[in-house]
Amino acid sequence: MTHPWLTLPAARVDVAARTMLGWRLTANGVTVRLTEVEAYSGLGTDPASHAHRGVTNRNAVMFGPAGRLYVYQIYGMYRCLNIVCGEEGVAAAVLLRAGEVVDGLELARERRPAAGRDRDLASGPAKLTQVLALDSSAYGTSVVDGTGPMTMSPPREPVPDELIEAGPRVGVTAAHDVAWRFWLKGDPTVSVYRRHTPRRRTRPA
DNA sequence: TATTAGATGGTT
DNA sequence: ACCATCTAATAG
Repeated sequence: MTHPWLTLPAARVDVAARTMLGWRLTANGVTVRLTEVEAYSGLGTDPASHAHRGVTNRNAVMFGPAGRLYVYQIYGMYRCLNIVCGEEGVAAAVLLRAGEVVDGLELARERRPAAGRDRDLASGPAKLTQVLALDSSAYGTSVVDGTGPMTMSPPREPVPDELIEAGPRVGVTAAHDVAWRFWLKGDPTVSVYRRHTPRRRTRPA
């Protein structure tokens, strides 16, 4: 099996997420080694999932077969990437949170002029998407059959369990106690954890 | 280094 | 009104 996480059931989406660490994402001339991911359950028990309230136009692809891209827009100007996981009909997915640029460095620097250091080229989900030059046109495309703009290839050696750390998911208001964020221990490209801070009213009453 | 506000637009 | 965010500016 070229993509072992592809056949894991939705109930094991956390395992799927861990398994993806160390994999290489390639799109538009840049390759990124995945260092941080988050799992989202499609079983209806995860209030943080975009699919928690059922099928909508935005999340429809999550209910389809595994191995496709769920791209969503956030805060008006950014996009984030997820790999759909689990059996068809269940909306599990893995958010690709951060990585290390391992090929196409010059291109990556051009695409992220705000990054002061190379380690920050893809140290966050929207930065990762920007470095790979993907947008909503990648919505629903496959990462496993070679027909889409992004492909994934496994690490030469599997990442040992002792190099993986787990903690609460970033930015989500609901179920912040669930430790479904996984990252490579000590890797400098992992995004800095920030607890979700409720936005203050724009104007006091 | 740590904290904060503003940008900006689809979704519910 | 709410966001699975990022950056620049500020304070210490």
